[in-house]
Amino acid sequence: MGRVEAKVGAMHNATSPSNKVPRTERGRRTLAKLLEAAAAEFGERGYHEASITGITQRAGAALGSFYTYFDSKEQVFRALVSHMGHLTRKWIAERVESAPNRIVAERIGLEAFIEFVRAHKDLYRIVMEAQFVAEDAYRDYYAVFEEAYRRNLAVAGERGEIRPGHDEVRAWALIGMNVFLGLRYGVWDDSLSAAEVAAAAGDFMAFGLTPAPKAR
Amino acid sequence: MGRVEAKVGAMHNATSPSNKVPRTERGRRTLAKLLEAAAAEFGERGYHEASITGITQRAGAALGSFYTYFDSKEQVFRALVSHMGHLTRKWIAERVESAPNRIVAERIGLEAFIEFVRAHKDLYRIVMEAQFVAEDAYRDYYAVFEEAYRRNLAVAGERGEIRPGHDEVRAWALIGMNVFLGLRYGVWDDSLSAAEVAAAAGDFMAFGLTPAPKAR
Amino acid sequence: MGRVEAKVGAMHNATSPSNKVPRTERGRRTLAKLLEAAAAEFGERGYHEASITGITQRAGAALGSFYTYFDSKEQVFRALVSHMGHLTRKWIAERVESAPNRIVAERIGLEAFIEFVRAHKDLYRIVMEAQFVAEDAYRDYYAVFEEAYRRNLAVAGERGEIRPGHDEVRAWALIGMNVFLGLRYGVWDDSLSAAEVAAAAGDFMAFGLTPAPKAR
Amino acid sequence: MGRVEAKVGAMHNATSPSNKVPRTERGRRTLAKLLEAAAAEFGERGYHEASITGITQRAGAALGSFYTYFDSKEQVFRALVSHMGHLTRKWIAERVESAPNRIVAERIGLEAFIEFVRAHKDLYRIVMEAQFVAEDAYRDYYAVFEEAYRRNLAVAGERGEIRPGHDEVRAWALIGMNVFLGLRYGVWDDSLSAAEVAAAAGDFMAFGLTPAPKAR
DNA sequence: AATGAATGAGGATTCATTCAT
DNA sequence: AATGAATGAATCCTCATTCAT
Repeated sequence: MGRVEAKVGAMHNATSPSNKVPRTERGRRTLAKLLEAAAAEFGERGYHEASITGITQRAGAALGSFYTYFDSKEQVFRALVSHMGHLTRKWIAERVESAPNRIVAERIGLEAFIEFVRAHKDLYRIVMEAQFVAEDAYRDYYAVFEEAYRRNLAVAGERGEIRPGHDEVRAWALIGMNVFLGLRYGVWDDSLSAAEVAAAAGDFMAFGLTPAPKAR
Repeated sequence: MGRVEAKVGAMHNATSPSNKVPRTERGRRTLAKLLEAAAAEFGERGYHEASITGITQRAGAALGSFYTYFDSKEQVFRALVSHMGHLTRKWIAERVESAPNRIVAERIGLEAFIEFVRAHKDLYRIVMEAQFVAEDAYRDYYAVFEEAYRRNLAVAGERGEIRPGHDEVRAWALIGMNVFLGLRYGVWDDSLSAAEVAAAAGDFMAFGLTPAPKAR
Repeated sequence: MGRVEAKVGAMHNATSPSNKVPRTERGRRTLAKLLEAAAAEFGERGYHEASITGITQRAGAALGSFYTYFDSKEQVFRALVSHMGHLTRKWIAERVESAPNRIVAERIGLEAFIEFVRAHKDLYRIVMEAQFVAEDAYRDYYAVFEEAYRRNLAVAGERGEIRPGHDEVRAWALIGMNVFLGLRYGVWDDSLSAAEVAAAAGDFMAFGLTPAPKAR
Repeated sequence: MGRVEAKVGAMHNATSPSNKVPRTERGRRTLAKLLEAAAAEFGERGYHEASITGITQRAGAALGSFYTYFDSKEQVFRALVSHMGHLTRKWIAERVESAPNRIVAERIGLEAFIEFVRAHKDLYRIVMEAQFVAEDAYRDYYAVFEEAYRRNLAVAGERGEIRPGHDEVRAWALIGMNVFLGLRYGVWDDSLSAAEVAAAAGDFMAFGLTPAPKAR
């Protein structure tokens, strides 16, 4: 958790999705607290149950201070979604970069993703709920992933690392697998370790359902 | 559309998700109209934007009549989610039953699923939103699918139709693929035909990413 | 006061400026109470100080009941402005109809207007404030008066009862006189009787400022 | 426009309606900008729509600076109303002073007033709205006019320039005419020239509605 | 069964004003 | 003097649910 919090706190640096940029040190601290609090409130209670009061109380700020930095409830939510995209990709990229090839990378990526989701169950909820709160933000979120997957598959294809195929469809197939395995084994249930899930799914991603040719 | 509507209208027979069972013919008609209207309202506007007033107006009934048949807004929503599960499985089952083996069945099932989603975009939204409105109903929805997938995989495994593996994980991987391909190519965009998507994904499901061994 | 209240209560019959028409007797009573209360609240506190809570409390109704009959705060206000136009004209018309000619009619009309304003100080405020709350309603209000004045002047001119002149300008001159004498001697101060004011202003309206030719 | 702006800028000299008197040149400039901005903001948006933020942004000053010079939103507004009284009277007085007699003076005064209103539509709004924001300021505003009118009428009466009559009532009648003709032909619509309106209304002010005795 | 009026908790947002820097 | 962050009271409006008819 600590890691993400630190990142959320630093959010205004890179992405600056918040409305108003604070000019003083005090302002910077308030904004950070507010962002942190919003993430927690939305994550725990969901968009519609979440309240601005809840956010400012968590942040230890006055109600009005929220509107010093954000235009509306929806705007923070969108900012958070966008931020989660960066966090997720960063987390995964750091863990995948050493993979020798795409097939291994997919297994490691899935493992990393499940770990990420597990570490930030609440925050991850924000992304998923975006489909019903800020659909365009949700599409954007996955559009970036699609892009990355397609590029990775294309490169791997050129290298002969993977079987030729329809990269866009495969990209979405992989995304869907990741998301649902993340939901099932990351959010809902910890019974299997991320590595176990990734190993099992990795076999499927690598070889599909077709039985191995019988050894002679 | 007509097909689903007919099904929704007949919903109280099989599943009886409504609170009160109407005793008169007039009551039966009102309930049917209400169910139909609720599906449309939730599907088009989403749970939170939907209103009981909107439902009763669509149904041409009085506001109070809603509560003659349902306990609450959430209850109809849950009923609808459950109903969608039946519809979806029925639709797919009818199309898959003739498949010669599991691998083909998966491809056909995906194609059928995308077609289903495309034919009922609005209604399908209800299922997805359930994750944030009635999480247990959402879990139940997928638990049934998981069960079916596991059974199918187990049977196919015993028959040697498919490669051995972790059926639960594979079930969720397949579900995730279906859901996201359905979202991407069913709800968001029609650029590819269901058959095209199913063919592309079918190859992936069958053989995974590993390149075919070089022909000698 | 009683008179106007009765009229406000009966408002929905003639003008029906309220949003929703009640279908039951109870509804009719609630609407009437609400209208009455809104008139009092706006009249006493002014548009911006007035609150929906204040209105419903005066009416002995629940907050939400306001929105059963009106779309918004502004809408009731507009309805009230429009209603005041009808009331004012009716009041004056009843008193002026017996006047033998236009010049006398103007004097009697002014007297009646001052009496009207005096009897309904609070309500009259609503009309004046409309200039800043619902300017179009305010313009409409006076457009009707202008129309009436012009017609009256035109008819009187044809009959040779009055001096020829620019009827539109004279209409607005007369309106302005009425309004400010009504404000000064009706709303602000009762030191002069309506008849006294009307007599003094009547002489001015009849003869202007030019001294009478010296009797020889 | 330039003229009034200059006057507003110089406002603190004569009337000193602001709370704090600036001691430095920089302060004087800030105050002037703030006054200018407040006039524009109130004039364009009306008292309730106007915001302190709007004023300071127009002035290019910080929010807090407003309170360096004014006690409250209402206070600036009152200052502006009072200032408008001076401006209006000055404008008219300059144009009327050469009139040969009261009857001509009234016509010229009306023409000047309409021109004034036309030149400063926005600012004039401030005066009118004062009735609902600072009623006493509004009364004071017209009390000064009443005083001037009564004095003028009294003097003219002694000189035999005008018909004897009730000067207070006639004063308010004249004020009302001016205000409404100013609103109708100055603020709302420019279709007639100020001179045309003044000519038409001048005839009415001079001779009233009574037809001229038939020439023998 | 059906109707539709009544209820009131709930929540986002605005903005004048204060105050620390 | 100037700045701008912080404050929180105030209020409009929505809507699921209840209930009398």
